[in-house]
Amino acid sequence: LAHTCPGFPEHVGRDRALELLKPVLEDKAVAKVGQNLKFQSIVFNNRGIELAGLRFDTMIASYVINPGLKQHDLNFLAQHYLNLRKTTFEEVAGKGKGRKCFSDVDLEQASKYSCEDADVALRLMEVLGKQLREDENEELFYNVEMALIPVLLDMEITGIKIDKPFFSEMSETFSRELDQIEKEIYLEAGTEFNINSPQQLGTVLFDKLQLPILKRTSKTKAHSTDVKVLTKLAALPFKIPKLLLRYRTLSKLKATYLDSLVKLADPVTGRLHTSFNQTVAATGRLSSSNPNLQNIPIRGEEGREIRRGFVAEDGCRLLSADYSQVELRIFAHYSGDDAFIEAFREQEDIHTRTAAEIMSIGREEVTPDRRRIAKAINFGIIYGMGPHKLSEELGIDHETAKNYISAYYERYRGVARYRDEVIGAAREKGYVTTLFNRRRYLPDINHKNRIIRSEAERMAINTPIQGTAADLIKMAMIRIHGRLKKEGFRSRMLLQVHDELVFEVPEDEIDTAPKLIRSEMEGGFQLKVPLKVDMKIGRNWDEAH
DNA sequence: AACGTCACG
DNA sequence: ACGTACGTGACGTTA
Ligand SMILES: [Mg+2]
Repeated sequence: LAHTCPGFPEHVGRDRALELLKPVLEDKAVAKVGQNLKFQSIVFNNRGIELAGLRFDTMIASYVINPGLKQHDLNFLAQHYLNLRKTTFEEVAGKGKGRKCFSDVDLEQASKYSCEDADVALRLMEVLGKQLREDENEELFYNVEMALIPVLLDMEITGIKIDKPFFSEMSETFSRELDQIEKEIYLEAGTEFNINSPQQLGTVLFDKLQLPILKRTSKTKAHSTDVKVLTKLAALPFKIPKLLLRYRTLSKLKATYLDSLVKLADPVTGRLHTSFNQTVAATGRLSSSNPNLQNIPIRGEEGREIRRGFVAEDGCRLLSADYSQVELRIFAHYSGDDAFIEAFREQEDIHTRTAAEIMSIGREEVTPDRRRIAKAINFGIIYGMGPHKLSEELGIDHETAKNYISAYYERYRGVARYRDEVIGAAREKGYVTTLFNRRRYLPDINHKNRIIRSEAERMAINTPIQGTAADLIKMAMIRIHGRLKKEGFRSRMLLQVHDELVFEVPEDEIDTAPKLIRSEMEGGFQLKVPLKVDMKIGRNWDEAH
């Protein structure tokens, strides 16, 4: 419709066409079927049209049917489900340097390509819809994933404001320190080299300075220089490992956050607009990209400072609401274990309780160090961790680690039962499911190689837990979004970070919005244990978290 | 495009 | 078809 170049035949033109189509596109009674409807909605949104009646997204249907697939594009789906070879975009527009803008593609070809897209999507709906029904995934597909599209769309369009001068100044400060460290590293190394090159760095550390090789990299068996290796090397009488650790921290934060985010912020509004990907993570989680706003630093001191650059608009505050230990609570629910469930019902400190259980001591005898051990085990168990990793993680010997784990399974019998059941079911069916029937296939669960099979078993243990947490927060998001709109709030949902939701709240809604949010996050579904949400309000994301 | 590295839950 | 705890995305280097 936007074809305008001279030589094209006379046609209705984009603006007039959109004017004519607008009532149909915005009519929710007219069902829309297509591939990647959130993207289509953004395109229409740029022309002032609010696509309504989103009925069936083929990309998302494919993801619900098999979230482990790496591809859900229309060409793949056509081939896979319809045994049909669709014209590719490259075939009509070309690729590389010679690639044309779609509005310059021959009109006949462009029309045919566009119609094929629509036709294939509609035909896919039949096949995918049948599969969804067969797998008992219609609830999850329509009421969770499809319903989530307009929520994510609003979040992406709203964006979050950053303080650009704050980031730029911080970047300058980092630059000065980096220059300083760079010189010191060259001095210690006795040569200049590219510090950002793990290969060149390896040569300096392990050939020139003859430091011990502690680890090799997984793919190429090169000499590893990662943070664990450098931390161990820092105990030796060399200055260079510590300098490198500092250099790595600063350059990571500068390149990935300070400099990149400023470039991506809208020049007028100062807001960042991420993409929430609904068809990437094999467990049912969302992912975020361009920029990724789900991995903003928080752990280190300088990293934490970066959060202060995520701010609320004038007259607003940021509100962060995050689930407390949601995965452990889901794990307790699945295990059905009395001791585990009781701990959460009585609002006990779960790590203290675990320490007391596995060390057979009174809760008053649990020291901070014992609690730390129990915390690592609680975390490790939901990932299917073995004694090897636990001993390494805690710096204890292999035998002790083994004893802790067996004591854990002894005291929390339900946990052992869960582990055996979920692995057994996976072997039998070839997949595991979440509480809301989201499926993940694990073809390697019966593999004859122990290492590969163990990997699949850990996925079998973890996926129902991580996936159920993802299902729960998605449902909460849908309800919160619906109520904020229906009840006339001006508060907006901005971000989701797996167990956390971030909102921008006008000052006059600070007394009302949090109650709504908490109620929908905690109360959407009754598990055998209560769900708990921590909330905080601040002028920036650091203060709010 | 693959790799090593490192930011998050 | 590979190390050993799950799930992601981005950066800079190298081939
Ligand atoms: Mg939390």
